[in-house]
Amino acid sequence: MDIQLLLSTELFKGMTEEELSSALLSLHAEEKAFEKGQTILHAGDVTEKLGLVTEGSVTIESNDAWGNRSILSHIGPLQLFAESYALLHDEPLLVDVVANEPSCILFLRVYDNQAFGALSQPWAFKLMANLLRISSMKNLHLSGRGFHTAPKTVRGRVMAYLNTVSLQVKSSEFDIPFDRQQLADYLNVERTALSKELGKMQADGLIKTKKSHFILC
Amino acid sequence: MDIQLLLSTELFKGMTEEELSSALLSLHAEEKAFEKGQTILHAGDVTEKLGLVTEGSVTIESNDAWGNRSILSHIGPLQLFAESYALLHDEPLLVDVVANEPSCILFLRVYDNQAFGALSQPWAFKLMANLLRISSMKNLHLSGRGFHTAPKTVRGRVMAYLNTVSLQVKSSEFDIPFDRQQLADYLNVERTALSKELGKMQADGLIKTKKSHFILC
DNA sequence: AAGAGTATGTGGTAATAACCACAATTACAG
DNA sequence: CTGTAATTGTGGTTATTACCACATACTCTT
Repeated sequence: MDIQLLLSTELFKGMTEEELSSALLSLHAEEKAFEKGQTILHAGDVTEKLGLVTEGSVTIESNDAWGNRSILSHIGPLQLFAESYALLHDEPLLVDVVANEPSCILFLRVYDNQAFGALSQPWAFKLMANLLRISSMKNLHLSGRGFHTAPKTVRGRVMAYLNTVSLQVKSSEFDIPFDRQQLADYLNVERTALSKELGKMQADGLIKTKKSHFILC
Repeated sequence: MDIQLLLSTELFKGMTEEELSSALLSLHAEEKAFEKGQTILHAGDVTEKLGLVTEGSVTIESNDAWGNRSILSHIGPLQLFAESYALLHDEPLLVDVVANEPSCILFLRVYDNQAFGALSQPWAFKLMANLLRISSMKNLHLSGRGFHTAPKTVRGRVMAYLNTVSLQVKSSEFDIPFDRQQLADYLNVERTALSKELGKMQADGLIKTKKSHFILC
């Protein structure tokens, strides 16, 4: 367990080494190794621990009652998973968490976050503030995506997305952080359908685009 | 400003009256009234304050660069809005918040949540724990919905949703909290298309349903 | 500069859902 | 019980997208 590495994570950001050590103790930190394909958390489980990927990566999957599997997200090094479940401590997981490659996971028991307050440890505040920030960021991303995928047409989704980016950068000209395939995946549409629609939108004079560069008209 | 009412909210839950008073002071609480249709927060704004609806209700809307308006959600009495934006304090709003009727909003400055720690007030911990719980719950709802609306076909969406409910209640027989129209809205599909697909799914022997009661086969 | 590999765009077809009009069923007030 | 309103289901048409095959453009290496 590399202390310096942990101090660089969003979760432990701003702590001193001493605070981190104290936190790890109180959080019952334990690191476990998993082989590729091994299930780390099962749907239906209730977990009091969140996971921090220290090595490797994991996928969040759903396996439904009819045998269909689908991958929901990919969690890389130094990122968290299951933190919402752990913090609410009575919600059963709706997804499986599976090691994508040989991986190490640091489990942290955040179950009784009220109790941290009683401790009045300085790290407790920092931890909660960090968790709150992480959670808020995820919230913003999730609601943004929900909004961008709400329109039923490809054009509607593209416009919703471009409008958001334009607001964020406060300009009608900008680059997006996606290539065509990634944008299509994000908007939940086919790549070729997206290409066609972008073409039409240019023909209609709504936008100009080349690669990842866009201008709204 | 009704203290008892505030103590019953998710945000101030578990506090004593004294703690609440102290918190309101430190949070620079101020209540403002808005007329119907008045914009409370504008897209592009950066806000250091979250809003708590004490009277009336507000809508979260998006108005894009091409003049299209769409309503994203409806916030009722004792519920929060803009808390993620306020906590992150550098993300410009991507939506407008508009009074849906004559309403009163309690604004709370949660900008410097780190500073609360320095105060070491007991209310500060409770507040952060409450915010963290609220944020985590929103997260779970948002990611659930994202997952349920990800499949491209109506059937896929219905199955994803029913599978989740089944996992939650740990049974293949259950009632859902939606009527047909609401379920259609939640899954982002047409009501009549949903009705048709549910009929087909019954014919295919996948489910049995009557009204809001479902059995998975 | 050539060639391989990746990314992006285009054309055509089949599948699917949106949309509209309306029928059937259920819930409920009088 | 009856009429009315609300909810749910069905049929048919049109618009849109997914999907496949392939063409073109771009990138990077040698």
